[in-house]
Amino acid sequence: MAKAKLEKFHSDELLLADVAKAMSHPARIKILKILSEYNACFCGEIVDMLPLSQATVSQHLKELKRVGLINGEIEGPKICYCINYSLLEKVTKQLTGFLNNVCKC
Amino acid sequence: MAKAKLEKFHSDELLLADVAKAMSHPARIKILKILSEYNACFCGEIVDMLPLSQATVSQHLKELKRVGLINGEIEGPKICYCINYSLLEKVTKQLTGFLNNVCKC
DNA sequence: CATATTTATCGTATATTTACGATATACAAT
DNA sequence: ATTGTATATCGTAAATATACGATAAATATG
Repeated sequence: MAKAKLEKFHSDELLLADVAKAMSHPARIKILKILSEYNACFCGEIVDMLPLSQATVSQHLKELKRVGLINGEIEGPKICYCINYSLLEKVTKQLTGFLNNVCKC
Repeated sequence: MAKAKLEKFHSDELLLADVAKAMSHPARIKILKILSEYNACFCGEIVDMLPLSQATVSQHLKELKRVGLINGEIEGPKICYCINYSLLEKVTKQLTGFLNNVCKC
């Protein structure tokens, strides 16, 4: 969206939307699922588990990294990825907040 | 994404990604926030609370309706929107599932 | 019926996303 | 140094998303 209009929204709305955007592709959901299951994976392992090219998977990893949903640690020539649970928890709590409002009524 | 590749992902991955896509814009997050706070709102009220044109807000409402995050009920010439909490809860639970895997380790 | 109000849709310009082959970069091993 | 392995980036084509003015459709009111 246009930069000018971004100022019209609160930072927590922008953050939640941005994290949602990073999660808005089935390949990226699957990456999170894989990392959640195996705790940590090398990039190559993730590539092997997805029906997409190495270049495309690398792009998806970059998008997840961009918002901070995952972190990559260099181990020799490989890179080991894992979930940043504190951000995922923060986002989950915000969504739960939307739900909690129900009970107040 | 290409239709052919969609078959390569599980239905719950596709659903979660699709709901995330619907939440991937600050205007749509704000709409959910508004509906969560006021419980229900007429379309016109939502338009007044957003820094976007009526046509654009209508498009955003359509996207939220598409995935089933909100429902609209016709009341005379107006339409009253509210959150579909069962879907929001389902999605929140899936995210919490990603978090729960942490504790098992 | 005519008019006003409310919301959706159309048309369209611009920007962003997605995908992949090709290539670059970085490290390890021989 | 050369070679192999692992990952990121570049270039680019095709598809989607976003925004808004104009217009349509549906209902209410005088």
